[in-house]
Amino acid sequence: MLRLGKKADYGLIALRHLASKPPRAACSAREIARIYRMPTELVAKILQRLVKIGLLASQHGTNGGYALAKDPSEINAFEVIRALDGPLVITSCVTDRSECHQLTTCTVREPLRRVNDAIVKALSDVTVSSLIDDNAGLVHVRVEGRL
Amino acid sequence: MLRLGKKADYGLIALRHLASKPPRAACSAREIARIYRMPTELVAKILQRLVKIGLLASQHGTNGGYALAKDPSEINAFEVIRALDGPLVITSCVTDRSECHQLTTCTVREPLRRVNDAIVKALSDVTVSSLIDDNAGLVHVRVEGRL
DNA sequence: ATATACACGACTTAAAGGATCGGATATAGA
DNA sequence: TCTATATCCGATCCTTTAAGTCGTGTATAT
Repeated sequence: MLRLGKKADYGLIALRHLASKPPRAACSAREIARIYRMPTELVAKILQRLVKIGLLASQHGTNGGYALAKDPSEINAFEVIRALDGPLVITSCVTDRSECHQLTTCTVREPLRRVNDAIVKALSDVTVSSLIDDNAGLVHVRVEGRL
Repeated sequence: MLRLGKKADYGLIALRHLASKPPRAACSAREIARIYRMPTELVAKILQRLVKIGLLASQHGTNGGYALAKDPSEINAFEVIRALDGPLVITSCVTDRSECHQLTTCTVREPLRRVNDAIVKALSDVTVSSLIDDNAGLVHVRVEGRL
């Protein structure tokens, strides 16, 4: 449980690949899919969604493909994950309104929400540029709050 | 995505309930399930597993039920979640060995593994006693590391 | 014109999680 | 001792979700 979906996985790999290339060279979905042995059609779909968010720019036709639309340091893992795998919620009750029938306030939810926030913060500090070179940045993630 | 399963949800709620009662009073699975409107049989199964881990003690027969086997401050959310929802892994490749066909080391995995560790740490700091009174402890979770 | 590549939606399939059922054992009390 | 109450354990069903596929249309460079 609490695992990342493959879409987010593929998306991050693709972004890292694009970021590792020269300036803003374009890659086709097929090319990326072939390199990392991912299902072509699925990668295409993922990249299309990343275009919608504004992270990628697309180019039709021969020699076309996808390229980064922003600086790699401006793209963090959280927005990618949220876009591809849906909202980041740790408790099920947050989405399902039918849940939590309790009359009293669910005291379990609030502390976990803080953990959730911490996770979001940690993921937000992971940039695509930090994915290129693992030793790139010495990032300090400091999460504080009542738990 | 990245959400907690209902089992862990139910388990934490049940533990909190037991911790909020007098010393170590016993509650039947049915009673807890009825109070919080959870499926009875599922709650029973969850509590049984918590007994196996040593977090709860069970008592057969009339007036029997489940009671905490340890101090609420000694039980953290991480061990509960891991026991009920499975291992806490953020990337799919960690479990699936068939994944990551890449020849080169997957540079995406390592940074995410650090995030994963941070999550584990944060969850480990959430104790059942902190669930009882939300204002109980002013816990500072400080996660540092290269990302 | 044609080959290439993105764009979009619908569909199918596979896996996981949630929930249910049946039967067995143990205990307290009438 | 008999009965009601509970934990225990395994097997199974059902719903949901994720993963992957397919088909069609549109744009562009050569």
